[in-house]
Parts: sequence; structure tokens; C-alpha cells
Amino acid sequence: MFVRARLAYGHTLVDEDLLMPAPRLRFCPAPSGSLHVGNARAALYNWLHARQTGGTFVLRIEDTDADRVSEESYQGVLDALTFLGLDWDEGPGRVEPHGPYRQSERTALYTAVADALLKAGHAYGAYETPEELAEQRRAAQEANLPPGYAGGHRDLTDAQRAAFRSEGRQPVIRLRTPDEGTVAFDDAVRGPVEFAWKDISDFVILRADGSATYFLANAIDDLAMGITLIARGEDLLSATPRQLLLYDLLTRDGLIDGALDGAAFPARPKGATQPERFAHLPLLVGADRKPLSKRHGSVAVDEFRRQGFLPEVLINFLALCGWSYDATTERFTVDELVEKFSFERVGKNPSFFDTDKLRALNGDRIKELSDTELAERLQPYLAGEGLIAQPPAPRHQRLLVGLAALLRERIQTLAEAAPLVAFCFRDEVAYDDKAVAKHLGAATAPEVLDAAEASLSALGEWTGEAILAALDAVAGSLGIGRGKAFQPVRVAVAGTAVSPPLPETLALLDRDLVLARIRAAKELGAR
RNA sequence: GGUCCCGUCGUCUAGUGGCCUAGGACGCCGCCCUCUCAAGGCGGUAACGCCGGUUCAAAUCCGGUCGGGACUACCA
Repeated sequence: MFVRARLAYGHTLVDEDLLMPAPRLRFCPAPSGSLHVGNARAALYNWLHARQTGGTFVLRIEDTDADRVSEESYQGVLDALTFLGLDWDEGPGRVEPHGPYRQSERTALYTAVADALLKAGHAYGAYETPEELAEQRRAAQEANLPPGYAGGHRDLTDAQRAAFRSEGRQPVIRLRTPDEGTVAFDDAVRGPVEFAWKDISDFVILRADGSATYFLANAIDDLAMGITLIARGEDLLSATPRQLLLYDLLTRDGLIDGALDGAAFPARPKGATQPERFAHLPLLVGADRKPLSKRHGSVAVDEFRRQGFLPEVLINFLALCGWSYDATTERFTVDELVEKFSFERVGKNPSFFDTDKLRALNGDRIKELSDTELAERLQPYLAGEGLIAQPPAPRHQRLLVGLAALLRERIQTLAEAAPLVAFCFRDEVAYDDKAVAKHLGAATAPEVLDAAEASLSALGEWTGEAILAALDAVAGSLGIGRGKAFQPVRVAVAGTAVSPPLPETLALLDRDLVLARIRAAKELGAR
């Protein structure tokens, strides 16, 4: 932010070395399904840090694996991020100074880099078939040996290569990894991390069909886009050494810049070096402690949206999945998160995605909304049930605002509103058999309904208070309690034994409608 | 099997040697309130995986052990 501000004013040049450069972070989903809450959390943490530091948040689409990605899920990922309010500075639909930002459009670059790596002797073609590799893995497992690639085709002669080719084999390109020594890096959540090279076997950077793997494409693009801090799931922790090796090889002799230039892609940001900070986030798990997946129920952002969770609540909750601020604070606005978030306070243990807790937070947030805000947020959900049009008719709009006040304490998600108040919008009442039998079939029900009809039709003003007084008078004159008096009326009007508070709800409806339903209920009860 | 990581109430967590007979929140239970359902108020349940060691003092440090997880793909 500092850097930006100074440069924006365009005053005398500041010595850039004296300033912390603004970080560049990225979120790079593979569009092979809807946005998973675990990925959404990774996106959030990156976004929070970018916003906090005045850095740049880059969205890059990792669609190198043509078999698994789809245009539909690409759109879905964008929609989910937008719903959550995680706006990106660079990427699809925004500026693309180091673009394109979809890896499927960057394949020329990956091939160019792989070629250069091959020429420099850092990589080599390996001709084993997937079946042969599987067999080797199996054998290694059996012999209790490490199952990684043993480096069988590391030093093939030209003659051997030609022989494989004449068999019709297409090679994958593997990167040569060091045989000894260690790699170390500093992780903002895990502290210093070290791996031994002997445990890391030569890995594939180009598939037999010529497409780039994650390791290659991801490393190239992080370099090409000048990414400085990488925050992602812990499952990628062990991929880090391989990326570090790639960064090293690619920046060593200006290889990356040469390839960018050769393949006609934009140059790297000025002063870009290579990602230096990492933050590996604990996994999100289900109740069985296994990584969160479909069998745990809802895991996609758009499913939670459909169920009526508020985006700001999802953000709050996701932030809390693995991160805490102090002993007691757990409600945060987005702005507060931007201010308070830090990778240093991200925990190392896996986080259970507790839907009950999410519901509670959502309910709390709903209670804070004003009537009109709540009504507005409810609209799409009621419209989705066919209860109102969108935009709603003025009559429905007023009704909805009135109901919002009654609904507020009764729903934890927006989708829960529709079943509670459907009877206010529908012409036909959907009667619940059990409620009808119990309350309209009660001994006192007929006289209650008669008295209620009479006193409600005689009522001077149609307000909640007046209706309450009228119904109380009915109960009083019949010598019964409120419960016995209110329930038949409730079932008559709502069709069910559960509804928002009766007098207030009736006051929102047309008196004629209420009276008509009471009359209709008398016949129902008589049967 | 190998490499790495983790282990505080049912759950998420606070905790960096004395403030801890372990705090908060969700859940659960009870009571109050009450026209149904809620909401709200009050109260309660419940945890440092285990074993050793260091120390005047350990949830906190060390060792071991037992559990759990990630990775070990021509997925990302």
C-alpha cells in the first residue's frame, strides 16, 4: 500500500529497496467441479493478505488437464468467488498484464520451457508406459522400497531412445532431481521445513501427449506472474521442493525470460525474482477426520449459497477454519478480517468443518439485519419457491418486510423462511393432516372458530394488538387458555401447527382472507 | 514401507513454565419466559492421548509410546 501510494503521487522517486515490495498472491483453482469450501478458504486467506498489505491478488485458472475441466465449472468458480466477494485484481474479466490467465492458453510457453530444460540437460525423456510404471511401483511396495520413480531412463543412449520410438512409444519428460543434499524453505504456518533430495524422485513435467503437469505449469506461471507468496493446502507441502528446483533452474540463466520472449508472452513484473514465502494451510476434514469431500454432504460454496448462507458469514466461518485471533473473538466483519488476519496465527491441525457452528453464525447474522435488508435477501429464496415474483409485487414486498421481523428469530438460513411463511403467499392452504386432526378436531375448536370469526370481523382496527386482544377475549369468554384458543385459528389460517406469532401474522394478511380461511376450517373440522 | 506433519471439552479453539482446581464459542442437558416454533435469560455437562524425564513449579520443555493425517500419479 505504501509503495502504491508513493508511486501514485508521482513525487520524487523513493528508493524502492527501502520499502517492502507489495506482495503478489494468487489463487489457482482447477475448474474440475464446483468451488470446494477448502479451496474457497485458500482463496480467502490469499485475498485477505493481499488486501491487508496492498498487494495484488491474482486469479489463474489451472486447466491443463483437459480431461477433467469444464467450461461450466470455470464459470461456477468465478461465480462462487464473486458471491463471496473475493475480487481479484488480475485474471479473467479483469486486467491481464501477465496473461493470459488460463493455463490452457499458455501451452506454447510450457513447451518452450520444457524444450529449454531438455536442451540444458536438466530433463530427459522417459519411455515407460503407465502400465510398466504401475508394475514397478507395485514391485517396489512389495520389496518395501520407496515407490517413487527409480530413474530407469535417466541416461538412455540415442540408440535406446530410437528403439523405444520405433515401438511407437511417446516419452514423458522428467526433471532430474538432485541425488543428495537437502532443500529447505520457510513456511509461514509451519516454520522451517526441510526435505532430503534423495527422497524426491525425478518427476514428470510434460505428459506423453505433450501437455504440462501441475509442477511445470504452476512453477512457470508463478515466476511469469511474479508471485511472491504462495498460500495453499497442506496437501501441496511435499510438492514445494520440486517447485523450488524448477524456480531455480528457470531463473538461473534467464531461462524463463528467454522462453517468455520466445513464446511471445508478456514479460515478468519488474524486479520479479521467485516466490520466497510459503504458507501451507491445514486441511479441512469431515466428522470422520477424513479430508472434506462429497460424502460429507455439502462441500461446495454454491450449495451453501443455495441453502441460504450469507456470504459474509461464510467468509467469517471460513476464516475461522484454521485461524483464530484470540481467546474469545469469533465474529468478524470482512474489514476486520482484512485488518486482523495473519498466517502466523493459522494453526497446524486439521480443521473440522462444523456445519452446526456455521448455522449458528448465520442465524446470529440474520438477527442483525434490518427488516428491509432481510426482506431483500429473502427475495431470491422465496422467488425460487414460486411464492413471489422478482421483483416482487408491491403488496408482496410490504408483506415480506412485515414478515421479516417475525422470521428473523426463527430462521438460521434464508432457505428456511419459505416453508414457514408460504401460507401467506399462496391462495390455497396446504393443510397438515396431523395438525388438522389435533387442533381443528379438538372439542372446543368449533366454538373457538365461531367466536374468532365473529370477533375478528367486528374488530375496529386490523392490528396485531387488536387481534391479540380479540383472541384473548375469545379465550376468556370460553374459559380456555391461549393455547386452546390460538391453535385452531393458526391451523385454519396457516394449515400447520407451527407458524410465526399468530396475531402479528394475521395483521399482515387481508382480513377477508383470514375470515374466509376460518370459515373453511370449520367445515374441515366438522368432517 | 518411506518422508513430513499433527494430538486441549463431542466440535472449533485460547494457551509459548507460575495469571489454569484450563478460558470462549457451537452442540448437548435443565430451569425460567411463552399462542405454536423460535428467540432470549439463568444454570449445568465436558478436555490437556499415554508413560517417563527436566524443574520449586509443565497443557506448556525433552525423550519415548500410542493414535490420526498428508505426500509417495503422465490429479492438482
